Amino acid sequence: MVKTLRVPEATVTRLSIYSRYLERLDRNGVTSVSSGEIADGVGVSPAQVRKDLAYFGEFGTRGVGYNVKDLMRYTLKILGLDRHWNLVMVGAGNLGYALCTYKGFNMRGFSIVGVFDNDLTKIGKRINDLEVLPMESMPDIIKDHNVRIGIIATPTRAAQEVADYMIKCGMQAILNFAPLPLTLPDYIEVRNVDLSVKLEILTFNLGFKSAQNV
Amino acid sequence: MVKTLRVPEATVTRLSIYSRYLERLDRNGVTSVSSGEIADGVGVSPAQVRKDLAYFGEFGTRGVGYNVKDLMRYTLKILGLDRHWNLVMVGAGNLGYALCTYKGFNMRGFSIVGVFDNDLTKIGKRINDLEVLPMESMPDIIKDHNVRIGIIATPTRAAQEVADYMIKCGMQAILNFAPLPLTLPDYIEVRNVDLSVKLEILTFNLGFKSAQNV
DNA sequence: TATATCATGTGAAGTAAATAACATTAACTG
DNA sequence: CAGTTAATGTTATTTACTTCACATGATATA
Repeated sequence: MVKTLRVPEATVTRLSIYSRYLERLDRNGVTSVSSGEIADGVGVSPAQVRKDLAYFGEFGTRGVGYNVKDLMRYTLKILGLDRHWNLVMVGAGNLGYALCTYKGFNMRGFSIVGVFDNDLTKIGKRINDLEVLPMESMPDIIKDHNVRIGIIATPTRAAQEVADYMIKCGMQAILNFAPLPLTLPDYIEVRNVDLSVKLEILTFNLGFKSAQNV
Repeated sequence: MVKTLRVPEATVTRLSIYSRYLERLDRNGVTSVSSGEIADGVGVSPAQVRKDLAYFGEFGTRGVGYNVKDLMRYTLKILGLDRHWNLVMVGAGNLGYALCTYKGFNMRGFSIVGVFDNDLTKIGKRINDLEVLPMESMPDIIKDHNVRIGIIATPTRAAQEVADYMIKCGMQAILNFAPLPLTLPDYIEVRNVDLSVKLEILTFNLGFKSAQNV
């Protein structure tokens, strides 16, 4: 039976964390796990774990717990990770380079199949087995590799224009690393990864603690 | 009057966004702004903007709005960004390199003053004007530069050990880029930046839309 | 100086999320 | 095979967050 309740984004976020934790348990040969153990492992409450899973069905056995491999597969499937996802990226600077070589994406079934830049000094360079291409090549790559998600790793000033172009090329979702809120049509899925926001939460919190500083 | 109410983390996150938006307005020569304009600029509701600010005081003028430069300074001060913050980082791989050269940190008053690695092939290399140092050098750098915050940009398997070492060296807060929940004492402030979680929120959401795929 | 307009600040109302509590079912024990 | 323990799934409760609505104070206008 499919639950049609709206799922909180926080739940999806935690699901991603759970599934990675389950992969680790599985690699370590653990076959069974309880909501309490998952909770301890990722730093939430056991009730939260069960509640999150309850949005999608019943995956455990009362009195026993969860089968690690099964729950891992279920969570991956829920997240849409039971398949392979091809991505394109714009921005071949240091951040773009780091993201292209980031193992964490591959481990979750993501492949960056095209890297684009408008900087002539960057076009033609190689990142792993990819050549940095001019922006005009994007439509072909997208078509050839069935790409639906684009990553923006450009300087802030270019981000909006790049996003607009991506949408023109048919992208349905954008992961934006530029610290700028993008203005896009509602039907486009966008999430921002702002590298310094979390840092500023830390400085905010440290502000209430003993300064002991210069 | 100081409000002692607990401030939601979501509010702090938005404050960080507001303050960057205000900096942009200020650079563009805008001197006055309303909660509605801020709201439109960053994609939240006007009431939300006012509520967020209300946790910290009254910064506007009724009937008029906010002075851009003043509000910018207030928000920066609230976030603890009215001062300079020195950081250390462990992990001189591609991600570490990208973070070291990331302009967004400098623009907000952050400086990475030490980069460490235990990989002998990386130690001695230069990133900008910094030399990659062995882990043993961390305590001296921290003391010399009054560092309170550490960044972890290592492979997942090293992250916990690095975090423990940072705390031994006196760090009070950690920004962790490794996709692994760290187990640390309560008095340490930790935030994780997981590069693929947001990507998986996108795939989750795309899962409910027309597949049109292979 | 009265009047109209504007936009903040805030208490109240509404919504959403997290936690607690417990009934249910499975496994183990003697 | 009854009794005990364990851990899920789910309802109820509490807490937290957001939105609404409006009184308040400021500016502009005639």
